[in-house]
Amino acid sequence: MASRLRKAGLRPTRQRLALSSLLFGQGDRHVTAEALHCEAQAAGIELSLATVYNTLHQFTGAGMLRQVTVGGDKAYFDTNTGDHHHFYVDAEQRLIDIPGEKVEVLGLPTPPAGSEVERVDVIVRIKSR
Amino acid sequence: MASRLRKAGLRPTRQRLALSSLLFGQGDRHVTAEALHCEAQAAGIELSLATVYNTLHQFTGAGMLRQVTVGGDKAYFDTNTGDHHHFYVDAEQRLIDIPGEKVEVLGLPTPPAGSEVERVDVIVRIKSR
DNA sequence: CAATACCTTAGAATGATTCTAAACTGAGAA
DNA sequence: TTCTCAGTTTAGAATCATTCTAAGGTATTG
Ligand SMILES: [Mn+2]
Ligand SMILES: [Mn+2]
Ligand SMILES: [Zn+2]
Ligand SMILES: [Zn+2]
Repeated sequence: MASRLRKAGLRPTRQRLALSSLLFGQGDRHVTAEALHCEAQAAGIELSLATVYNTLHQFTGAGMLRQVTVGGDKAYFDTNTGDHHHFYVDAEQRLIDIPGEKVEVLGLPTPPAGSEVERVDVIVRIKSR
Repeated sequence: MASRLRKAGLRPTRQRLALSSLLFGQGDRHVTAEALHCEAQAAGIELSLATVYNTLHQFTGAGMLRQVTVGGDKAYFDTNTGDHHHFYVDAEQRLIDIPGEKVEVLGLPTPPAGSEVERVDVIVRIKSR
């Protein structure tokens, strides 16, 4: 756990270890800064919201998280950094993973000259019927 | 021009007519509220930023615009309401349309029971090489 | 233990967006 | 035309996610 942080050039502090455990201790997750902060508080871990933001960004920079943009007001951080896509449940502001292997995006035009594709995000917005 | 607004249940006020003309007078556009407000000012049209927000949302509700979410801090409004996708140039925070007919997204799983697909958004994030 | 670079954090600041409440105006009625 | 009122605009305050600042705390190494 601590070694993972060290490898990313981050000291294994109490706060980072606690957040790591919350983030990576279970299966894949999609969290907001505020939600993760609440969860930490509930678990008896004292840390500031600023530290949660700092940590989420540092983890993202280190490739341990990836940020997912769906609109709404808050930013989501995804513990699944592999190639995959998302359902977005508008009513609940919740993300559901779609495995990347099964999905194929065909017919995309060549990106403008001098630029290259960094990532292709597919967001399937769903609503209750 | 005014009839289009009336059909949407909106009075053709000076402000709405001016914004309509800026938005729909040229080809397809992707604008932020702030950018559209500046453009209006530059054209000698006096209106508040609040009115620009109100109008963008009303037009969106009427199906004349659609909102595109790419992250970043600002919301983009798209005059192209047809089926299409986007390149997003991170460095310039600029959107480029990708015609929808050519693109096909294959292999998407069935949405969760009781829900249905509202829209599928493909965002191709590009960076300069 | 000392030195130091790295971390955390309270609280202020930022910035996009929304809200409030008061003034204004388009359009139908009289 | 003038009246009336629901619909509209807007200045300014409020909201709220996120970032910043600066001051104190801590992991690491020798
Ligand atoms: Mn467009
Ligand atoms: Mn914001
Ligand atoms: Zn995911
Ligand atoms: Zn578009």
